[in-house]
Amino acid sequence: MGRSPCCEKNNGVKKGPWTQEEDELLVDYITKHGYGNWRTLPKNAGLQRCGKSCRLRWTNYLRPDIKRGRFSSEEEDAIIHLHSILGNKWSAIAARLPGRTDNEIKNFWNTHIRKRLLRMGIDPVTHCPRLELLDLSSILSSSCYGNRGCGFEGCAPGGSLPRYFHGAGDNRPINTDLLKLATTLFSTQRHEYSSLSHRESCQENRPCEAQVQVDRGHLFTQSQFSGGPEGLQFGQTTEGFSQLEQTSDDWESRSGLYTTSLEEECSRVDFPSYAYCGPWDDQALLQQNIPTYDSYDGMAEGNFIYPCSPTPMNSNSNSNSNSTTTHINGSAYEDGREISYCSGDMMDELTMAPVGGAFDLSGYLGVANYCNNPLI
DNA sequence: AAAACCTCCAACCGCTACATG
DNA sequence: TCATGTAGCGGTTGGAGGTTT
Repeated sequence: MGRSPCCEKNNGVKKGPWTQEEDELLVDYITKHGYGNWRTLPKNAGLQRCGKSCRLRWTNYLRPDIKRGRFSSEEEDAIIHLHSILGNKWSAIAARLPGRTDNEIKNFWNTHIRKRLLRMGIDPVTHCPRLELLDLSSILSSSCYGNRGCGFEGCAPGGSLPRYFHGAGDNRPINTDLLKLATTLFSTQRHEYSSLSHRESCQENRPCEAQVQVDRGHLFTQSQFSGGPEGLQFGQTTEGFSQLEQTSDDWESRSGLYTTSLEEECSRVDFPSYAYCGPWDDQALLQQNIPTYDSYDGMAEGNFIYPCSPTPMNSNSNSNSNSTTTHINGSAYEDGREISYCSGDMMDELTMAPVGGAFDLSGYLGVANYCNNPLI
């Protein structure tokens, strides 16, 4: 960017831990004059520090509204919940936890929560059970045919695998070809994922808010998901989607539909957390008996496209308001006011895919992760 | 008792977005 | 439109203090 450093190096600028005297100088100055210009503040306050250092000291430590001390269990739960929605957006998380700084939350996450989740076998990035702890071969070798139960613990006869493992009809036999394909692709994806996590890839010009929660666990075709000939643009009020996007309350109620059956599956099968929409091959999809939007009977019941989080970034977490959310040309409006669920230009306008495609499933499958819905 | 190791967190670094001239 | 300055953000580091061997 060609900018000069915030303060001249080796020019008498002190670094390292702050002394009590320095703290007092900073607090006194800001109390009297406020903090308008951090660059000139240290000189005016009589501090041998750079403005950046002063700002950090104030915002992370000296600010009077900072809540010190241990995090309560409620705060911890909130952090986990918010992290599942926002990822490493520490400032956004901090904005919803009064009195806590982004730095403090970040530290707490890295030193406590992250480790605890790992111990529990939960991937702290995806908030899903870790794939390496799961035995996918058991899926393949299980007696998941017809309606005999899939062999998973907790999946009694009459229970079901995610529907995309089956052919047409609820009592349809499992689509073994698809299962093999998925296995192969998951294996490939797993390898890629181990070297570059989704959120890491997000931080490399791939906005993590591009995550799309689509009909958790269902396959979808391009036309279902994006702007194919019969496709949907995000937010387009089309039958099957519009009813799910009327209000934020809808999201929660719809989410509730999944809390029992899919959670069971979630604990055993770890799918990519975010939908991929790359080049599609409809012929290949048809050969795999993947139901299309038009033919799939479950679509209107619980399938949806939704960006990132059901909770608007700029609102508080109380989503029980009576406000009405509508979608026009891809933008969300609440009570006539544009809201943003995520920051950044996360969607490819044409494909409605996360920009950059975090998970390349070879262009065949779009598997959304029903595990990752933080509302469950 | 002391060395080695671990944990924690304040502070720093480097980057991006935005503002301004 | 471009160059530069500023604020803010997320990742990383260094060292103090605690724990284990």
